[in-house]
Amino acid sequence: MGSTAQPRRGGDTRQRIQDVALELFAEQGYEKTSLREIAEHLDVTKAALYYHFKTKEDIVISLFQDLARPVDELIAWGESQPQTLEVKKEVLRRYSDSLAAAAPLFRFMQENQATMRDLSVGETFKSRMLRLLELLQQPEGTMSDRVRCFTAIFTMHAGMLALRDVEGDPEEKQEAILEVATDLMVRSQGVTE
Amino acid sequence: MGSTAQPRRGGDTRQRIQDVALELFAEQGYEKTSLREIAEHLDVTKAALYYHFKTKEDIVISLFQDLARPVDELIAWGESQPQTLEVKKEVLRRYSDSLAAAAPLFRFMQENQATMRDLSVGETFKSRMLRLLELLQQPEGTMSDRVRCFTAIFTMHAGMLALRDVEGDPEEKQEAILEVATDLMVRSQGVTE
Amino acid sequence: MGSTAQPRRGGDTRQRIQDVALELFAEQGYEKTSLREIAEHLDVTKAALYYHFKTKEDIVISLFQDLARPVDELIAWGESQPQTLEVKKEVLRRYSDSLAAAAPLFRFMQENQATMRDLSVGETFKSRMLRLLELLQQPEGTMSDRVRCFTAIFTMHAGMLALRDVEGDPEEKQEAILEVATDLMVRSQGVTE
Amino acid sequence: MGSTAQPRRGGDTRQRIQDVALELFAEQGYEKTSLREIAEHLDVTKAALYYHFKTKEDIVISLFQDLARPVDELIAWGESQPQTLEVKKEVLRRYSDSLAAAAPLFRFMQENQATMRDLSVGETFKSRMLRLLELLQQPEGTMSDRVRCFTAIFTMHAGMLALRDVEGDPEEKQEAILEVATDLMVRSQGVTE
DNA sequence: CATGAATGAGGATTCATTCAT
DNA sequence: TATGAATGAATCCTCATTCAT
Repeated sequence: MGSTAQPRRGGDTRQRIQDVALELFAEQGYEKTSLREIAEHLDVTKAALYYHFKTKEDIVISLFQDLARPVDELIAWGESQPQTLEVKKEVLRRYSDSLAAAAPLFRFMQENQATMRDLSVGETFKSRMLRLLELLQQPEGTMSDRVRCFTAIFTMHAGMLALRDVEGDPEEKQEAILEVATDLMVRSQGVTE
Repeated sequence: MGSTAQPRRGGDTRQRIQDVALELFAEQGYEKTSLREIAEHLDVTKAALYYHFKTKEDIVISLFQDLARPVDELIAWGESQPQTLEVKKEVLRRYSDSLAAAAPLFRFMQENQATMRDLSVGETFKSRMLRLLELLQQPEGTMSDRVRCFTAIFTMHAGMLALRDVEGDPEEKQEAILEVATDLMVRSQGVTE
Repeated sequence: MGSTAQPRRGGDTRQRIQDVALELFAEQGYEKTSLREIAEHLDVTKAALYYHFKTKEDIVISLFQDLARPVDELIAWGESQPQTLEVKKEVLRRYSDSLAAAAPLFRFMQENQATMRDLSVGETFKSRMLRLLELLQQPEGTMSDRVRCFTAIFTMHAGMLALRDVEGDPEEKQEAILEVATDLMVRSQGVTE
Repeated sequence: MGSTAQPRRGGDTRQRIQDVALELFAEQGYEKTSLREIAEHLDVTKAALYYHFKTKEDIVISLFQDLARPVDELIAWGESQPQTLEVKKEVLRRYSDSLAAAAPLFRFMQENQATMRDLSVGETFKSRMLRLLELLQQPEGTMSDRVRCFTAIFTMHAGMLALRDVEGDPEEKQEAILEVATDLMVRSQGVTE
């Protein structure tokens, strides 16, 4: 179903597999997407997929490697900065952008957590979240503060998918989400001035 | 957990299927839990499951029917009340309780959204969420207000599972979550008053 | 392809699977015999095989369990007897019978040793051989004696298959083999007498 | 085993394929050794193997051609000699050496007989064995004599592998085996002399 | 109320092989 | 000499489901 019937020559097959896989994984879930299906969408044989990826899980892993880098860099940056409010705001701002850029992947993650859990890459992801949290939290915060902080991050994740089928302009939504998240984070920093 | 090891004779098989199924679905996900597995946990044959439920999906549906009722009642109650702040707070309070009571089911839902989506019961659930949102929202709120409101609900869902592997006393956590959620909702009601 | 087209009713399927499997394994080797092939020979689905055996290897294991028992009993008997020459001769005699009774299985083993090696049941089998050897050997025999003894056993194994496509009446062959084996064993018992 | 780690440039690839293939075939069996595996061990692509050998079976055939020659020469020599006892002993002695020299190949054959059977080269091998037997046998021997003779040869084959995981110095073992084999053969020559 | 036996469809994965470059 | 990319056929195995008993 490409524009022409002949196999596109060029070294792009690996990339195309990733694209289609992400699309289908996000749409139908990991388990319900078979390699046959992916192959058919690409007009290739299942075996061709195995030339490029050792296993189905490997495809997911590769997806994460490509798209988690921005977050890793963000965390690294955050950890190298002083823990000021301004830095924390910037972290959220950048995180918002990362999420927007990798929207389908994050949607996939959010909607397939049960699967993620035993997908090896899951642990990796969870630990990233924890480091992000650390970046934002006050060490001696109350439980509510911690919840606020964690909600700040989670709001963005949830926003990615739950607001999809709500009204409004995407950019506006993203901004609103960031605003709420920032607000939550700020309020979690304790009564201090 | 019968007093002796022998299979309980009596009409509780259906219930036991639901219990085990919920446990396994929540733990491993819907697709990765096979009827064989459920049957084995119960020391019954797969065929026995089919005596009690027409299909695998039917088990999930029955789970929802039992556990969604409280939420339905909550929504009905909310819709019958005036839209005061106090009522809205009460809605959140009760919703928090419902979630706590049905924790495994909600965890299951949260972690298997991709699956839920084509499980017929999915739509049902989304619409419930929307009615709940409606209950809390100001009609003419800004986008940020809407996000806040929606985050209030989502915080509770997320808290269910994400705080599981964080520190602290469960009850304290639940309260903190409710507090943050209420706060978010209150702040979404506009500058008024 | 049974005499009639309808599925034979009766609890014999498991047995029939074993029969056909053994036949095909012996004829073509383990790896080259697919479950599809076995199923086709039985006019059943592959899935039916999995109802009766958890895995392909399980079929082999079951084959061994049924047929190794005589050998186990023989070893047990031998170990309970005094180590006289007469007993040792009897051991060989009985072993010869066991082999004749389980000829196809032993042929299978002999011809698929590479496969046996990682078939879990292989170890089991090797250890049986060693105990059998122990039964026949003089503790302080020379190396040649040990080789003779071991050859006595091996002759029988080899005879099973190698003499198949050589001339002569089966019974006569079996007897000749037993004679040679016994002779070898006797000569291995040291200069004594 | 090149002095450095870099791939040996030079025309020895074909040889290296044979070496690695034989090693893996002997270790794991023919069917369980994939061309991918062989290629990986050599740090080459599968396609490279196909430059040197038309097919997987071709590799085995080439292995046999290289290593069966000594046996062929031995047989030819034997057939050109008078059928004296001394010649027969010499045949066994030389055969023992051939086996020792080509141990892995013979181990491979012994352990993969089922596979050999439809590997085209199988027949060839069996016929060699028969000619060898002819060389040693008395035409009018009894069945026991024939068995003895055949056991003489088989002892050596079996010794190759079965004594591997028994005790003792390899050379000593080989000698013991040859001694027993010779003894068997001698005893098969009839009461005469 | 439940089992024993089976099915059909489909899953991921692996293999020997090919061919243009 | 070799590789990169791909294929087609087959593999073992699992699943939800059915039905006579």
